[in-house]
Amino acid sequence: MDPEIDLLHHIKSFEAQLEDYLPGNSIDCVILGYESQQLKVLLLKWKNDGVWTLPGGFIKKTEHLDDAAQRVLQERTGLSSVFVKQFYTFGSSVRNKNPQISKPLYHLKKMEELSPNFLKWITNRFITTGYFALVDIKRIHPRPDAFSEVCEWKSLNALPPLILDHKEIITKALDHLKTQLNYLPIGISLLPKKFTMQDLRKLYEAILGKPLERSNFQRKLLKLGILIRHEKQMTGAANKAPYLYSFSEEKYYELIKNGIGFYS
Amino acid sequence: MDPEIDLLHHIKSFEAQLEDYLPGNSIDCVILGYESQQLKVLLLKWKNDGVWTLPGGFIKKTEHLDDAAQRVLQERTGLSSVFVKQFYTFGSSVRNKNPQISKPLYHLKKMEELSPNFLKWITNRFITTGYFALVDIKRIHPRPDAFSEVCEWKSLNALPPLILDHKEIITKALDHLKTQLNYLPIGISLLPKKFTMQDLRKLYEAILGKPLERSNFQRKLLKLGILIRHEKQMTGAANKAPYLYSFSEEKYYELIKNGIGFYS
DNA sequence: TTTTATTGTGTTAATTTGACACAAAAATAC
DNA sequence: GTATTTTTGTGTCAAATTAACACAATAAAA
Repeated sequence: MDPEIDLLHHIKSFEAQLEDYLPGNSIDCVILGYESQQLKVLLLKWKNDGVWTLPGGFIKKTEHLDDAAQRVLQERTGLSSVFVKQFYTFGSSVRNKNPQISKPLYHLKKMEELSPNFLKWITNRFITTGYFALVDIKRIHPRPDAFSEVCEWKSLNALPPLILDHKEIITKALDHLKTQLNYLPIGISLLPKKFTMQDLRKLYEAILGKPLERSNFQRKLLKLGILIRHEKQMTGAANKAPYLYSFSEEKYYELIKNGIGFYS
Repeated sequence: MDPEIDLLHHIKSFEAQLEDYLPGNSIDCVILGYESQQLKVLLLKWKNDGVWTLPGGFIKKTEHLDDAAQRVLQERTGLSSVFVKQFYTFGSSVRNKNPQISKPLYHLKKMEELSPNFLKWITNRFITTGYFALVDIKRIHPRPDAFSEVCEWKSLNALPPLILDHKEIITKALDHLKTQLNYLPIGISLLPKKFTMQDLRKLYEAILGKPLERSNFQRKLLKLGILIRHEKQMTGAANKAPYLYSFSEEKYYELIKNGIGFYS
């Protein structure tokens, strides 16, 4: 099908349901994953525009804010039981006036005569609540939504231009991640079930943005008593094979409840 | 003036301005102070009802969410330059359905025939964003708003019954206070300009909910290099007089930027 | 003058941290 | 098969931090 027609179809369909949604609130999800020793965020690219956005959505009148976030997450990643947490609400009265919106809206303006209600609705002031999710990148099959043509992981070190204040939203999510480090299920959410000590250390190094001494890190983590040691992993590399570890889930969650006395 | 008439007058006046406000968002302020070795929160008591609420308000269509919070704070306390921070957004779709609202609304229902728009507006679903403020209780002269007859400090250990989910909002604010302890200007905001080491320690004990060893606490704080020692305070008690201290503001803010490696 | 309560600082053992050492292991090169 | 390379798991040890208790100094009351 002609993608232009398809997009219009989706807009018309959404327009018909506008009554079901709160008119001034939205949610945006900062979905974080970890791959190739880098933190990554899941982004969407708008059709016809090349501008990137965070996966987001609107809130049904009978829906809890948290459920709207879960719904968006489920739609974009197919995952339903992952770690999601609200981190901040962005309440500037001129969020929608940011010059960066002009580009995608130029495109939407073509729809004006065909879908004036939608245009009016979407250009209103929105107060958006940010949620962040931590996911195992390997378990995800990202799917674009009706308004976007691409949905993929982008390294946090090389973000493309983002719509509106979405750059700020990501920055705030990362601040939150850092200050809440000791209270979040970082490792258990971002890594696959089994991993090496090096994987875990590199993850913390990526979040903290600084190197951690290998042998001391290992000792410290083992002492926390949340790791289960498994068979060795024969990597094929010319060196001693590392053990594989997994987390003891109960002990992990017990520990972060009161905060891991960890690095900062 | 008859308080009943007065209340009605205020409602009518607000009703005339409904167009200026966002219809689905509000803010609530958890204003915390410290007195008699106890953490306290500033609450309002609704006229004619005896039900307590957090100071809160609505958001003008051209107003930043943060500014709405500052406005409410200013109106209730007269203070304009205090520490305020957003901490969470409460997005349940049934917040307004909580049975505890019935009581004050029973009262408002008497206004139904006189102010149907106001009643309809206020009983809608609201997504409310919580802000917390840390203030020096001595500098405050609490003032009730038009809908309330009392505005006073209540000890967190003995809260009266609260409307809607306001108890939950306070609990969440305190959680936030605890986990963000190392990044917040606790002492400088909650204590008067000059204070004794015991004052400071008791404050931290109140927040952490556990005793801290006196001499070690003293040493640790002096070592941080953020305290300025002043003359001794002759308390009149039969014991050695303690020094008074104040904070070096620049050093204090510099320190919390990266987090005080403190207690938890 | 003695007593009482609290303060400021001292002491010391236990624990944690940071930096580096080194043998063991897995694969490759010869 | 043997030597080489690289990374792992654990060892060591000095420095820093923490936790617990000691004690003299001091302000006011008895």
